[in-house]
Amino acid sequence: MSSNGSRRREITVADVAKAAQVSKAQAARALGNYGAVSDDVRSRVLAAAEELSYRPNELARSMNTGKSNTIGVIVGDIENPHFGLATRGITDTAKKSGFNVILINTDEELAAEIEAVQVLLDKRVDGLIVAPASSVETHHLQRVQDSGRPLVLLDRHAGGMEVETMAVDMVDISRESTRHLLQSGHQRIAFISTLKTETPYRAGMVLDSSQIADRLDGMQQAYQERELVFPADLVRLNAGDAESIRRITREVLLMPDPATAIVASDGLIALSIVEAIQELGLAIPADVSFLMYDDFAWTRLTTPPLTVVAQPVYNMGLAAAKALIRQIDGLPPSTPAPQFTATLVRRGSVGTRKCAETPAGTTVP
Amino acid sequence: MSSNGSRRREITVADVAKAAQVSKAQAARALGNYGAVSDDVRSRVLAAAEELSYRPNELARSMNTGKSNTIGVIVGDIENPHFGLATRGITDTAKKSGFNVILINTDEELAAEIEAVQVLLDKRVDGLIVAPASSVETHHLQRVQDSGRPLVLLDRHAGGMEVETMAVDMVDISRESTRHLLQSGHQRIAFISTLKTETPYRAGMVLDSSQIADRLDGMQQAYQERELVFPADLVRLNAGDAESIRRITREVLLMPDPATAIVASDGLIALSIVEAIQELGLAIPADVSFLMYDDFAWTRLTTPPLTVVAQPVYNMGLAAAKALIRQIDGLPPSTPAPQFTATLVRRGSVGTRKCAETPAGTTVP
DNA sequence: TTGAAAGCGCTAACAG
DNA sequence: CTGTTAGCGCTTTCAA
Repeated sequence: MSSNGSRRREITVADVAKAAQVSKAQAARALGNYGAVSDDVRSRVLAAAEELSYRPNELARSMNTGKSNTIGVIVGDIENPHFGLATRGITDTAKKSGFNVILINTDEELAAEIEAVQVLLDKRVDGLIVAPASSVETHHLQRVQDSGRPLVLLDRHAGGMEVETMAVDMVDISRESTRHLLQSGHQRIAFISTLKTETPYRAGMVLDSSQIADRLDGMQQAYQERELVFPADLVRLNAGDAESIRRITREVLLMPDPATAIVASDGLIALSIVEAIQELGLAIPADVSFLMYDDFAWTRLTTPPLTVVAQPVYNMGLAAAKALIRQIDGLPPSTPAPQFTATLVRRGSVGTRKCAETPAGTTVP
Repeated sequence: MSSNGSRRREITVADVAKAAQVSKAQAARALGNYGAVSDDVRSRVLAAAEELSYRPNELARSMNTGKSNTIGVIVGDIENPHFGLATRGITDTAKKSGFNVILINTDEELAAEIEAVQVLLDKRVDGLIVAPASSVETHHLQRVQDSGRPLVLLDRHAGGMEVETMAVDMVDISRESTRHLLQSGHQRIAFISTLKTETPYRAGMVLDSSQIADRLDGMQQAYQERELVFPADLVRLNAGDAESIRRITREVLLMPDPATAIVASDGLIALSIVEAIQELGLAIPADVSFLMYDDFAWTRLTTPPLTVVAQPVYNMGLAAAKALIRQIDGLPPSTPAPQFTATLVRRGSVGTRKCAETPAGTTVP
């Protein structure tokens, strides 16, 4: 509509200043909403800006202020609703405080995470929320802290770092759910996870993921309480794609002393496990019991509905963003530190095993 | 480790230049990998940079070059795996080409989308991928095009705009799946969607979403083919939260001439619908048939597995990013334009209705 | 190849 | 309140 027909060059404060017949500084003040500006000048500047459809260059703004109003989020896999929900919690909170979110996916690849941190730092984000792929290799996270840039961890702890972390206590909930399984007569409990490791699992091995390590700890504690030996041979890591997950499921179910219950480490992996169980013609929970982490809505729709460990993922995302923004604003961490507890939701997929003390070597009916 | 103990100020090219004993310009050239630099200078600069652990300020870089290596993505709801997957396709492609992604959630709110576009433009992203909340109100998208910034639409068309759009032909697939339902003896087919409208649905009404409009068109065509009257009373929009979805489901199932089949507009809404059906004590497909859009993995795990319309969401995300990057690079759109077709995956949730010509007024068994 | 100097668009410091 | 003058950290002329 306006008479301006020229192409290319963007409108700057200088243009607006000229049109409003004030100095660049005054125009900038009116536009940027800072400093002292008379009503007269302000209205003339705003009118000129409107007329020219001026838009501030946030990059230039950020350069001077040192604030980009952007927070970086690094997760393992957006496709996983677990992170999808957490991300929603983060973006909701961020938006409310005027922050934008730059999202980077790492595929749980440490190298990708290290690069992501670097990129985000280079882009001068105001803070970082990371769901660390490794709880052991934390140099890059340490560097974030050293640089003075705010950092909050999500979902997983990082060994030896003093950093706000929004995560549930996995040891507790894992102990509780293992107890549940044990009480139901299961001793051969398989744990399947996509966690990548150099070598197959053996008892006492150091794991990259605090999540998984804690869950295994919890399981072992539950076994110890009953003075039972923890079946380390049923801990299966490196369950990569759908096919490998199915293969592993078949393995633990068809071995000489097979698993009578399976715990799925996350909701994505759970899908393939359940499918594999169905393919074997086994019934849940009559033939195999099943328990999974994350309470996705669909777990209520299967027959039987699945017993799950519900985690307050959205709230963790929310809290992570809140904590980060507090840090950015130079505020101390809110006290008491927010606590997140997972809960065991008992639905129909864990069945009672009559012959609890079944001797080794029997097969699934 | 290094001797540098001072705080605060970040290392800049100037610092590196001084340390390497070259001019700022030469240091910048070596660091930025442009212009002409002798091997000697380059190595000295790189060494100095390493020593000082210099990191470029991408903000400053972007200011000069006018390129931020960032693309903006605007979607309705990340929490919905539909967009989760699409986003994955986008980020995967973006990363491969050295782009980062700024993600904004709109909650399918037009106002939020308009603001998001503005914010992203102000941040000087190199391009935008938008899943437009409205196919009618497209001023803000038009403005993106006017500004000369590359734009690609995802999932939904925008009325009257000439812009690359990665979406499936909803009319076709909807016609096909409605035929399937009709052939199975269903005439009372309900369509439930979260699409917000001012007034309840009436035939011929203009809808904000091309997706939904196209689906209804397809349904109507299928009815016309058989010279049947399309049951507009069973089109239910504005299905907001879980409770309202359940209420609507009960309504169409308990009304005098009830629906014998339900089509769920997306995977999120489907969960509540199926739950509501189960709560009513009705069986799928014996009492009600069910069909949903999006082929999520869990739809294979329900009893019976659900009949769905599968959409190549990941690939659409991939293609959207690819197309956008081509535009950014000043290349013409790739020809032929990528086509995406949805497919009807017939599983067990659509059953045959014996008495196809049931007179109105009968109730569900 | 090199270096000095002039910006990018904006905010900040400092006189009036 | 207002305008002038410096920068922010980098890229880009333009001569040398």
